[in-house]
Amino acid sequence: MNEAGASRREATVNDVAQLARVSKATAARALGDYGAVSDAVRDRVQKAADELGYRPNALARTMSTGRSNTLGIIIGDIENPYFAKATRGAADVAAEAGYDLILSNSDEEAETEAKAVAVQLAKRVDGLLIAPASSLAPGNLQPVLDARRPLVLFDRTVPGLDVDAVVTDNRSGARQLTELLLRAGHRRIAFISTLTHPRAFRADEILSSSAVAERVQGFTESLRRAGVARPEASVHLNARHDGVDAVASRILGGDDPVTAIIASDSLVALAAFRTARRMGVSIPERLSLVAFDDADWMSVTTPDITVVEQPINEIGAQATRMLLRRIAGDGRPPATTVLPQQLVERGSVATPPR
Amino acid sequence: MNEAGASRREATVNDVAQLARVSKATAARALGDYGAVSDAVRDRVQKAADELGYRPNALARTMSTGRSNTLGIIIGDIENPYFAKATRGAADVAAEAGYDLILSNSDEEAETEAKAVAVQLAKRVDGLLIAPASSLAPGNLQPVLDARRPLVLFDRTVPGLDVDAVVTDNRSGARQLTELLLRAGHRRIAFISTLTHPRAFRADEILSSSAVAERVQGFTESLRRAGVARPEASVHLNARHDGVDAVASRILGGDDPVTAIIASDSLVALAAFRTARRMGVSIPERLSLVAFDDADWMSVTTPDITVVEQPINEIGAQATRMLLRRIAGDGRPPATTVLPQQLVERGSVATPPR
DNA sequence: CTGAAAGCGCTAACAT
DNA sequence: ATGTTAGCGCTTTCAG
Repeated sequence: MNEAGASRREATVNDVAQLARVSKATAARALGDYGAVSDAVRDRVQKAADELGYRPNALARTMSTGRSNTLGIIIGDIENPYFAKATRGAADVAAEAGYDLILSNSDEEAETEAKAVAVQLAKRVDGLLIAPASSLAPGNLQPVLDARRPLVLFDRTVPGLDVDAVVTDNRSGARQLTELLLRAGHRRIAFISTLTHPRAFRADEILSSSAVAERVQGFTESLRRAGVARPEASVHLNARHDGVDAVASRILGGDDPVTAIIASDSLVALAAFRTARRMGVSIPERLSLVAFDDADWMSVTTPDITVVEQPINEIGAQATRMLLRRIAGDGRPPATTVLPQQLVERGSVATPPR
Repeated sequence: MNEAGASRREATVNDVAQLARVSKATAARALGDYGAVSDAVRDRVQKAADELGYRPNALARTMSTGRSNTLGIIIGDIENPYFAKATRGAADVAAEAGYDLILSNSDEEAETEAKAVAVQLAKRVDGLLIAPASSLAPGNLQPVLDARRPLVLFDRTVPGLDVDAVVTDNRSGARQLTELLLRAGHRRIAFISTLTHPRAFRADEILSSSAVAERVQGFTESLRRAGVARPEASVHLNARHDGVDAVASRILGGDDPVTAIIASDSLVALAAFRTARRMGVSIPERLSLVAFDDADWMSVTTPDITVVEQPINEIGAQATRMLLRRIAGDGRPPATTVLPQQLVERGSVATPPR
């Protein structure tokens, strides 16, 4: 490991070959651990490589083999604990298999996502893991298919796009949450999501996130079955743009406040919790609050928060395993894996105020 | 954008050139937007590219230019909100400048980190952002220097390694926290960190994280100045291995329990908070709890938690800006940027129980 | 403004 | 087991 002096240029296979007095091919075989090389030569080459401080050029290798050993992952925002967990699950499986991850944040914007897709394809990732910014815009993902690169979606599906996906049973989760509230006696229940939507939600409208769409379906279904009129009016979207605080204050204030809130993710739950506290609306006495996703902090608040949890790490891990299988040539028809959501009852639900 | 039929192979500059009836060089100039090309030809090439569904091969470009437009980032764990925020800050600055990020988790293990470094160098990243797993092992980072790739450290420095770094004033933060507790009347204060350490902490011992080391210094200094004997006995390391819960229960139980805890990060704070609650130790009446880093949830607990906050996004952003400058050829001597830590007083500190 | 040709560092046939 | 020779897709001289 001598790092021969101040050589300006990185040592190449050729340099090593010359020092070891073998051909470039032989040196490459020894270094890359493929083909057949005699032990004597292997040692000699290794020694030369150490002396020169040889570091392989993975790009050159990719150029000739066509495989980059790199996966792309495009998510909404790495600061969102959901994506952080899924990304970690993916990174672990990838690393285990000798792959790296190129990370891009889409900010849930179709345009940003499209750019990220283009860049990742240009970098010749072997496959792509995407939580699609919109379930309605297969166009964004089409380049991946055109490039014939394996693609696995997670968290959301894109109906009409025939690719693998790993999601959880959002409809069931929504039902579990809604029915729990219904059983406790609630009728005025609000569902809050940050999903961008051009107007107030109307019945049976198509949403740009399949995950939120299913949650809304489970929610409205359960309400309807319980005889609640116009359940769609209880669906509050656009909270990213409008501000979760603003939305929450609005529905908690006024003359006919809701008695329960279902937060579509842990970030919404946090904001709602904060707003309720700020307004002096006590949980669970005056407001029952439940959420999707079990964030760490939800077990230390007063009260702690009832949720449906999903195996987020596993979502990323399974999606990656699937992707790796596709890269390896698995030609089975695309499939959607649906993981369960499970209710975790804690202290944030009570009978509504008279 | 015709994506000509079922062509097995991705279209190359050559294909585009032929279709446009120009030379490869000209097509490349038009596509890559460099050199000089007549408008007529440019259009013709663009049209041909669209027709063939041409997607540039960034690797080939890197092979000839030597620049990959990719940065590597190696952190402890993307699930840790601290690293998630710093990574986001880095990703935004990088994206703005047309760079991508290859992400690796070191799990704070030197060996994992060393592998990640090797892989990233092999992928010819243009520069590296690293939160070093150990401030004591410059060897892990030496290959980066040998390869003459710009390197910027963040969160921790590596004394003796002459490179740029972006950190915060941990010593000051520690003092602020400690003195706040001292002023409130506490004398039995514990500092808890998950930092791996081979044995119980002894005075003036060298720690493997410069960040934790500075916090410990600020902490013990303040204690000593206040006349507290053997402040080093109040430093509890290794909590990752031993379990924060176990450490916390131990120091909160027994016949001489501590009256205050300083958590070295938000994860430790969460575990300590949970443990205190489980043991029925009320905050702040029987235990004052303060922490480094202002996590979102810290403002919704009861009580909310007093912390010193650091501009985490900005740490990542500044480190990346610095790295980009180095890549651009800035030759000034390496510098360490120190960002401030600021006290945010909330409700988790009170006078100790008599 | 355009073209021809060399070369980035590696791997993959094909010989020997 | 080892060497020779072509590429991989792009950029970059150097000519014209």
